[in-house]
Amino acid sequence: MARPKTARLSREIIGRAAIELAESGRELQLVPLAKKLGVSVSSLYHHVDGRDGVIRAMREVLVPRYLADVPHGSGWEQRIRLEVERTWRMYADHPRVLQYMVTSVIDEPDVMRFYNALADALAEAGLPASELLTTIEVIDAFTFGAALDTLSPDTILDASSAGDVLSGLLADHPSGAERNRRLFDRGLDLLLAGISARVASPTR
Amino acid sequence: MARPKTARLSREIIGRAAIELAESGRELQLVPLAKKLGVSVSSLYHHVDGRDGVIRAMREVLVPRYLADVPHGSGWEQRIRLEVERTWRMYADHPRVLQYMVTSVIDEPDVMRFYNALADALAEAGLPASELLTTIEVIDAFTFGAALDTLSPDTILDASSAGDVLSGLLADHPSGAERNRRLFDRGLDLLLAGISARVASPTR
DNA sequence: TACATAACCGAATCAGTTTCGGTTTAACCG
DNA sequence: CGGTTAAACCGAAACTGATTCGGTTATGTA
Repeated sequence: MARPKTARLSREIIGRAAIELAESGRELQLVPLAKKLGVSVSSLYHHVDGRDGVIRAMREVLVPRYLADVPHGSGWEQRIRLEVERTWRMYADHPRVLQYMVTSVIDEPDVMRFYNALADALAEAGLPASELLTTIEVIDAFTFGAALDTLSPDTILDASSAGDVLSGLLADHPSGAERNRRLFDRGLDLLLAGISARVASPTR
Repeated sequence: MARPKTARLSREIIGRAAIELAESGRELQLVPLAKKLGVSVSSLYHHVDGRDGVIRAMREVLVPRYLADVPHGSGWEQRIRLEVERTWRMYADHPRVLQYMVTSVIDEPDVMRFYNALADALAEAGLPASELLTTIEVIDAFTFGAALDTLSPDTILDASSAGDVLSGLLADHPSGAERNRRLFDRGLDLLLAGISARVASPTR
């Protein structure tokens, strides 16, 4: 078949399908993707620039889904929490997609939106300008690391090699999404506490 | 040629060579690796289980190089700093290797060593047992995120899309390793400050 | 009504990895 | 010491996926 009455493909359609496929856990491959879309592999190339293009398309679908409206009002801390929560959630909801993004594509506008929002909040908090950017990068790095944690299997923590202190704790430690959620919350708490402390008494 | 007098290959030799190759920036591929070692590709399979095996071998070389002796004495905070610095440095010195490790292999014993060391230090700090593990995971996630930051190009931060607050700051922000180092230091400072605050007044 | 071109296809090509069926020789064992 | 095993290597073939190429058809536009 050639040129159907109504086009079957588009960047967005490909992106959506690829996300679903990625979510199912397997490697992102063009053959299954094309099959899922009822289309030949080579057709994908008309809408998207190869495999990397598919990854980019996935991101283009995800970003507006999660980072649409910017919240306003409320205090700086709350704003940071909201902002960070969103990016984290985007990644944590779609860990497989994240996995591909680590090594390949970063979309600058999104990053800048995020950075600007954090910058506003931190400036309002009273953090010295000289420390703003680095602090933002810290928050970003933590968010990313916390999201990546979603990908690691729960089995890493092995009771047999736990030392005195840990051995008792492993048993009733949560696992999966619950564990990841706690880690994210705690980390954000600690960072914000650290920032507050720094704002209160700017040492060094 | 078959069976030379003295064996040319071993897991370790392969691991070392692969690290050097990865450092040079290109994708990890078996053909160049074999060529570098003056050996056929198929010979690699005798010592290492395919491409993934090579990645594992890289890690096996790196870990003892960086995480050899455990420091003792000095306060809990200092110990955490040392411990985290090491893992971070391992990754930051070999970002390409890190890149492959994100998606593939995690060696449990190393992780447990790291976790146990942090657990001891945090317990000594007076952190309640119920919060130990999550806090460790936070530190781990941050370290990983900070290390991954090494891989992202400096060009992400684009002056054209910077808002009011950021625009002035981008110009004299450091780049490359320097930027990454500062991010790591600041993040660790903030986390430790947060932990100290929590220990001092265990809220919630 | 022509015609440019968008949307699609199958087949060929290409790049990498993995497997297979050897050959040679160090090392071990009777 | 002679014979056997198997470790270390090799080239070539098979396999897996991505990419490119040369069409075909139908839609929208001049």
